[in-house]
Amino acid sequence: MKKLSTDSYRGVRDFYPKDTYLHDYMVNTLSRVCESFGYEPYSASLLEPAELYRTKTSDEIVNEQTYTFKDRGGRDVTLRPEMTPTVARMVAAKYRELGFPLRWYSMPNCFRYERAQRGRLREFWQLNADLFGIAGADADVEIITLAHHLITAFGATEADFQIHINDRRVFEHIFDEAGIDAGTRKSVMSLLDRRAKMDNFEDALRSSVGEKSEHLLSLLASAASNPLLESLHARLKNLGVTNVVVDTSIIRGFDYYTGMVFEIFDTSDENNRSIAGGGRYDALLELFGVTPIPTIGFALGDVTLQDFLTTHELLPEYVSPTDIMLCVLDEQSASIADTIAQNLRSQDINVAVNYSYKKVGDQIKLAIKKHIPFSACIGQQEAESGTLVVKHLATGEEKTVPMDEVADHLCTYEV
RNA sequence: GCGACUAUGGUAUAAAGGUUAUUACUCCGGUUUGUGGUACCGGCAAUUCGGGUUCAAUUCCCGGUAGUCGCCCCA
Repeated sequence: MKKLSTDSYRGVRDFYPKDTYLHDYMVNTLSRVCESFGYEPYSASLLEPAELYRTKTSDEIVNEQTYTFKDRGGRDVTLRPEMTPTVARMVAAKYRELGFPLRWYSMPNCFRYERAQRGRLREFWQLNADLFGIAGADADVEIITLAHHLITAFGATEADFQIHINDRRVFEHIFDEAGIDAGTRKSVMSLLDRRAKMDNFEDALRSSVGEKSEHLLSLLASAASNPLLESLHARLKNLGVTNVVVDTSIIRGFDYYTGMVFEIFDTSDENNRSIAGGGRYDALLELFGVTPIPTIGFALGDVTLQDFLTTHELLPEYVSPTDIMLCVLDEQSASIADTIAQNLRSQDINVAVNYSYKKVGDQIKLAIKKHIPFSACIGQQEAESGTLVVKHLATGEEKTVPMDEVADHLCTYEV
């Protein structure tokens, strides 16, 4: 018989208990901070009609970088590659009854069909937080402050990451002044987006806009002192968000951004990459035929976040959800152990009963290996005495306690 | 889609064109019939797949596959 491979599908991960623990830790921390800013959780299906992405996303992304297939009814279905179109669809569908401003967050898994590499897999989870209905700079300040708090909530300091801000309206003003016509603006934006990676940027710019390129370059050089960005910078500073830099190379790939854009980078040398990004997209909901709703949001991926936290040694040690392992010593004691376990569970103690009947030492080793904090043996002695010897495995402390006081005893330890 | 590098037990590794492929961890059993990670003994378990060169390939060559990293792209 042919053996099945134990490998997971390319580019996706198996979450063993320790992986799940870290994932839950990240999700729970992010959720807590979002809710502290008044954001409500929402969710949606992984499946979306493919046309949702055809309208707003480039052809390459839909055709080559999504999982798209036909269902049995011949409909084109896509595994969501991002959450923004979904949340825009949901808000547009009920915008009259939702009540603005609206603050929503979610931690969906998304799929992209592309080559895996560091920080990038085919399935990832990403926090999406969006604020709908506030057009002004107040929302820009809030969303960046939220992003900042999300990262410091893990124990990171401002030296560990840096927030790069920019504003697309700055470029619109510059294009007006330099006399760049609407048709070439998109290609100039695309050049600006790749500027840091290009070694012939000025030549490419010249071939795109002609003799206007000198004027354009000098205007771009002074873009960092724009009042829009200076004001935002100052307001963030007042809120204690001081690791912000104006960076006019931050463009972000999508056409739909209409104002402030930002990206957060890990400052360490080993992991010098983007961990979150977002910006203002005021026109997106118009696609659904509803009145324009000013919106600002950002996303933060679990893969890059975990790389960041690993790099800065900010991930916690694994803790088992099980509080105590009952080590059954012989088959005659199993039913007694079951009764004790039921009694403890009714008092909110998580109990695993070890029915292996191995030597006590082996059973205790197993409890330690599984990071279970307490153990107790169940055998003839316990059946006769009505007491348990509860052992705290981290310290080796043992205490003999009556069976109905075991739960209270466990509570005397800080877990 | 393009490129570079890598591929040895479950994990991590060593070595070599030629008898039984190293070591550690894990796992199973024992020294030890009711309490710990140490110690000692024993056991299970591997050269990614296909082709080529060669008397002989796991080792050299080519290809496939997979992984890692980078490019492209980035929601």
